Amino acid sequence: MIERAPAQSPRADMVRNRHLLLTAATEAFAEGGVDVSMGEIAQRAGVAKGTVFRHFPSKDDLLAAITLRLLGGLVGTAERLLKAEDAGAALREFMTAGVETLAADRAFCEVIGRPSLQHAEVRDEIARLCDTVEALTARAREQGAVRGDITGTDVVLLLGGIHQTAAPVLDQQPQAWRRYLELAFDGLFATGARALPHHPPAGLHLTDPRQSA
Amino acid sequence: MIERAPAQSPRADMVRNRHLLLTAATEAFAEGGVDVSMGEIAQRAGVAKGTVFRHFPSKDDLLAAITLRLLGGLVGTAERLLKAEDAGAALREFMTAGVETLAADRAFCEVIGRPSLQHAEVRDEIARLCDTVEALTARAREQGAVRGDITGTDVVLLLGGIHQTAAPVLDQQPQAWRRYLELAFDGLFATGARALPHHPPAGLHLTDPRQSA
DNA sequence: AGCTAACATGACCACCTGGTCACCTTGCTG
DNA sequence: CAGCAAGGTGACCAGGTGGTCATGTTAGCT
Repeated sequence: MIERAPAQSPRADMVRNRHLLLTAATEAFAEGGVDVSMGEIAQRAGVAKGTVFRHFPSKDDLLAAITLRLLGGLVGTAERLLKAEDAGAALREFMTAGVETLAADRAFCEVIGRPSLQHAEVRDEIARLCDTVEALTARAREQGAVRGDITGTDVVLLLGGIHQTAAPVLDQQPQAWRRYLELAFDGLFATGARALPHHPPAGLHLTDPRQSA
Repeated sequence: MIERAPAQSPRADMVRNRHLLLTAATEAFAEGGVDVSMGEIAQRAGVAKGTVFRHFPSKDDLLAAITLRLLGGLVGTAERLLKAEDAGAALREFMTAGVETLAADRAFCEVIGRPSLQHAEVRDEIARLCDTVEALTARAREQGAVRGDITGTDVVLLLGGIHQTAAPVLDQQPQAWRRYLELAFDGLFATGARALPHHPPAGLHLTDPRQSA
């Protein structure tokens, strides 16, 4: 007699609150970074503090839920672009989407940039992203569109770096990151350049992209 | 009868403590970032908390004092390199020193990257740095060593971006930033590349580097 | 040596944070 | 419509922060 637990009774009230909560938290974290307090998020969502902790046992869990959604979006984009004909253009498009995502969300930058802030699930999803991007990069490499010594992890890391370059002037010029993205492209697509020094990073915390090449 | 206030009596004890404090704080902030507490700094310096606040009325003041020293060092480096013959090599050297400084100090990155954290004096010193680097860049430009559409502010901003690129793997590969610095060089020195999109940032918060070109 | 002003001290304060819990409210089912 | 469990609530807690201040100490002058 296996208990049929699943579709019992997801109270309407509850799913509404969960949605309200995720929306408010996403917005709040995007604007204010990870230091936004749980109290403020509850307020923004129009619920009590206790309700926040009922849905997400800790602040880290809430942050992870939101980060995972964003990471998932990027992985999706990368997978879709894997089917494009022009791998170089596909890589360009992916990087544009990636930096744009970072530029729009302060908390995302902070979580991605600091391994110490990351849930296990987030780390796994980052690894997935690295793998997918490695495939994307490998294709561009084979087509001769990118220099040979660039790995997928390089590309993922560059996303954060490009955004950070423009971050100090984000308020005054929200699109400045496009300038530095283009500059990075000029370095990235310089197929004639001499090899980069120092081995490429062996993956972001978990996997080695060179294995999946 | 003007009171001869100045060289009255800087108690030996006091200058010793101030030195201890600055040393401890520099180290602590470098390792732990701006979130290191004043209490821990006092402990590290071997003085009481009150003493910290006697020397530096607020945490911001302490942070500013340290940041100013680092910024001053970079300005000095830039000024020195202004006299070099090969302006392109000089620019390379400056950027290497700059990224190295950032990689060695977490708090410095955080203060420089977030205008909201900055004391007025820090902002002024950043402006000075931008001006000096603009001169350095202009020379490289004239010598045809750098592409024409790069400004001094671009270069200063890139410092943060290059460091950030490697930051997530800083623990595992402390020298990884050199890889991305080289990549940036390849973009920066691509004199044949088409013009970058979006006007260059109009200076870091205060001055417009295009005026001093 | 003795005096005093400058300095050091650490207990203390208000404030804010993530997180808990006993209690109340409410959507759902029978 | 009644009853109950799942869910919502907000007062509450412990811990940690920047910052203060009455008190004790001491360096340096006479």
